[in-house]
Amino acid sequence: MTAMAQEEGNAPRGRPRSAASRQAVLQAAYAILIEEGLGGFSVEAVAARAGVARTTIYRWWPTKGLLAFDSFREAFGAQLVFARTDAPAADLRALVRSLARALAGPAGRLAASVMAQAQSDPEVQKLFLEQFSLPLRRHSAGVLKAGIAAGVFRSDLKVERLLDALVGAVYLRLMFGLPLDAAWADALAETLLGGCMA
Amino acid sequence: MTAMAQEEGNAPRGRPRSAASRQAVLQAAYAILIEEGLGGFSVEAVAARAGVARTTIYRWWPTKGLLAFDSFREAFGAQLVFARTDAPAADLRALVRSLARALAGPAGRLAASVMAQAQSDPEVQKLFLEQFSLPLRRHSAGVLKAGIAAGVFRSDLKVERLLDALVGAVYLRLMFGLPLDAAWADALAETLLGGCMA
Amino acid sequence: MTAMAQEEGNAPRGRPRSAASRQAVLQAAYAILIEEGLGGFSVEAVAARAGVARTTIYRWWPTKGLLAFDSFREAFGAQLVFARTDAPAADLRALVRSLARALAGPAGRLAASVMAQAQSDPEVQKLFLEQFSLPLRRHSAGVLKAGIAAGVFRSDLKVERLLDALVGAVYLRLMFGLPLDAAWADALAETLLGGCMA
Amino acid sequence: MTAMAQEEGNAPRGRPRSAASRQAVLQAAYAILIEEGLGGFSVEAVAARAGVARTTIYRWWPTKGLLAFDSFREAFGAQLVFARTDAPAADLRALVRSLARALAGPAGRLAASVMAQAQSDPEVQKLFLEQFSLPLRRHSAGVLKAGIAAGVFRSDLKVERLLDALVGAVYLRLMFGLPLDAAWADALAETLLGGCMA
DNA sequence: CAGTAACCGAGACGGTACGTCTAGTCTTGAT
DNA sequence: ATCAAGACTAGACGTACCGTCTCGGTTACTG
Repeated sequence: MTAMAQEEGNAPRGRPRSAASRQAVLQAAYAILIEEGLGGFSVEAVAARAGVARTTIYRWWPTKGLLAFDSFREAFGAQLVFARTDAPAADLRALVRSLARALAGPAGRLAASVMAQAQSDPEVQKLFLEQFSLPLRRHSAGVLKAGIAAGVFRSDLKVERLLDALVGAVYLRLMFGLPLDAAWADALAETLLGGCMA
Repeated sequence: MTAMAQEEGNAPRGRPRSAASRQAVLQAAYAILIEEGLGGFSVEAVAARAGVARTTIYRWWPTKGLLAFDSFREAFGAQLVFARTDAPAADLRALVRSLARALAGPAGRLAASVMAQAQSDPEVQKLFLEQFSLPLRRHSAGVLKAGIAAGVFRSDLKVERLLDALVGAVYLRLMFGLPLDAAWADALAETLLGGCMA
Repeated sequence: MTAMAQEEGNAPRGRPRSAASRQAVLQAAYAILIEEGLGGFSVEAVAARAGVARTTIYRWWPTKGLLAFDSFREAFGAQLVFARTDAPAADLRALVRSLARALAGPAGRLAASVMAQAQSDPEVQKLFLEQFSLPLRRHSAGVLKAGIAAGVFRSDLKVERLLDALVGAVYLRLMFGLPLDAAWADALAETLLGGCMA
Repeated sequence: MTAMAQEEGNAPRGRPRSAASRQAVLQAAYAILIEEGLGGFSVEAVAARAGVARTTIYRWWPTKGLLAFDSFREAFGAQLVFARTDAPAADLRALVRSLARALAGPAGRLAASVMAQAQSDPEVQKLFLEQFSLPLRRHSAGVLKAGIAAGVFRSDLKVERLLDALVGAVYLRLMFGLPLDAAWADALAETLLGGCMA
């Protein structure tokens, strides 16, 4: 490890970054976004809640948006684990349910906040897309393509467009503050599955 | 005439509201949101650009979000006119295209800005939903239900879920800054139509 | 009266000035200055308390200072009536007592307010001096000169300087918020009288 | 040194206060009060003239009145140095002259402004009284008492009342915008001295 | 083991925008 | 002509945050 670091030429000099501070900041950001929403989310408030100097935040997170995104990533982590069985239709249903369930909780508020921030910060937009949305889509696309390969889904299915519809529906409700329950998720899955079958 | 005014109990007293100021404010808000985005959208900036006193804005628009929404409504107006022929599938395709085309232009940036504001202002969220989103959905639902009645779409089609998917897909791309061109709209429509036919 | 007015060429046309409004404004100004002090004294507050339109105040009183002065004059009126007996020393004592007693009450707060306004409005300064201070001094000077003529006060007494001292002492305590009781007034009179006697 | 600091418990943390800013603010306040008077004296104007952020002013001076007073104190400083010889009458004359000369200049306008502010801010009233007026009076009282002890002034002289008259006369002319020249000061001193001699 | 590099806390600084308050002016309809 | 009502321009108020800066102190690795 050390060798690798040295190979990269970044022998870590000086006092190392405080892991405690980092955690405190991310958790404070999380708590504020959940409890007070975007309105109460300021560097000042996060610093105060984390018991950390404001400068420490500015040293590591150049903008509020990136702090929010980091907090979201930390909290959301890899909550989404999609099984891939040999029943593609069921897999798709499980996928929609899983996404809806995850975003129905506090992570949903975080995601919505990050999306809002993204509207005034292209960097956040790009990060959220590349580091969160795309990986999820890649995995989901895999499920769909497997279904096509297995002959369960029709061969001319436009995978990307179906995912636009599927993911978009979830986000739409998220951002309008409408409930994301399992019944809704199942109904959505069923409706979309209709056009997928071979 | 006087009788009517008295019936309504609103004998208009005092200096009447300036229509010129109202227009100037809404246009300035529009211009700033388009040219500079949410970041540059402040009451201060709108007032300066409109050549209007800041207090005049506060008198009529209690929050920035409502100003943005009003500006969006004023600018977007009734751009969406959906024909309803006796070819439901074509109608649906036209509907998706129309929505995509409308939101591909400057109105899209406005809509995204309002959605962002809605994340920190439930009033905006409610207004946008009720005054913009729902009316559109009601009309679209009509198209779909006509198709069901005509026997073109399957009778157990979940209209609301299909609209979630359709509208959600558009918004998703809008908020990620991805292009909303006609090709994409057609592909989406085709994909979703697959599950609709009887 | 009307004949005279016509002789002066100002036949009063249009709606005559409302005496009720004038009184209401002056009393409201008085009440606010007494109850809330200079800080709460705004045209807005006076209008609200008087139940009068703001424009009505601006029509008749060009500045806040003049309104305050008018209110002071109305309320203070001719409270000071100095007897002039054949005992000049006693007259002087009575004069000091009378001035102190008058300014110890609410009129004192008004006077102090007007003095404060005068520091940012020369017109008020001039009015207060000419319409309130000088008449009082003229009368007081009469008392003193009578004393000199009677041979009670020394003939080279500088009347104006003595009045500077006498009136100044009262105002000083007024503006520092120190009490203006009879004992103080008597002590002052006695101290100053010492240098007056022949 | 460190020990002393710890004893005082004031280990100075954070960026130290900028002496340059402090000076710039006080001088700007001074200049504005002299050149434009109370009317032009706003935190905004002071900040602009000082080339300092408005927030920096609010950080250190809670109200306009205290800023004015601080500016007065800084500018007026210890201009008044009263000699105390063995000729009490001459000392008193010098004292009156000195006070009049000092307040005839720009410091007089500052003092009048502070007095005006004091009418709507008891804190300013108290500060001005305790930190400026009383010290001056204590010194003046010393001169008078020395005169009494030396048998030059009459033993029953009411020192405090004489000072009321003396200082009051000066302030009265100051606040009415009347000139405070040496001739006037001498005449006042002579008039008041009459009642002091043994 | 001293030096030094990067961290952390505290807090002042120049700014921007907020939302409110007040000053004056202007424009109505009504008296 | 005056009044009540109320919209308008203008600008200061005091507050909240922003992002930068300058301190004193605190860890680490390094010569």
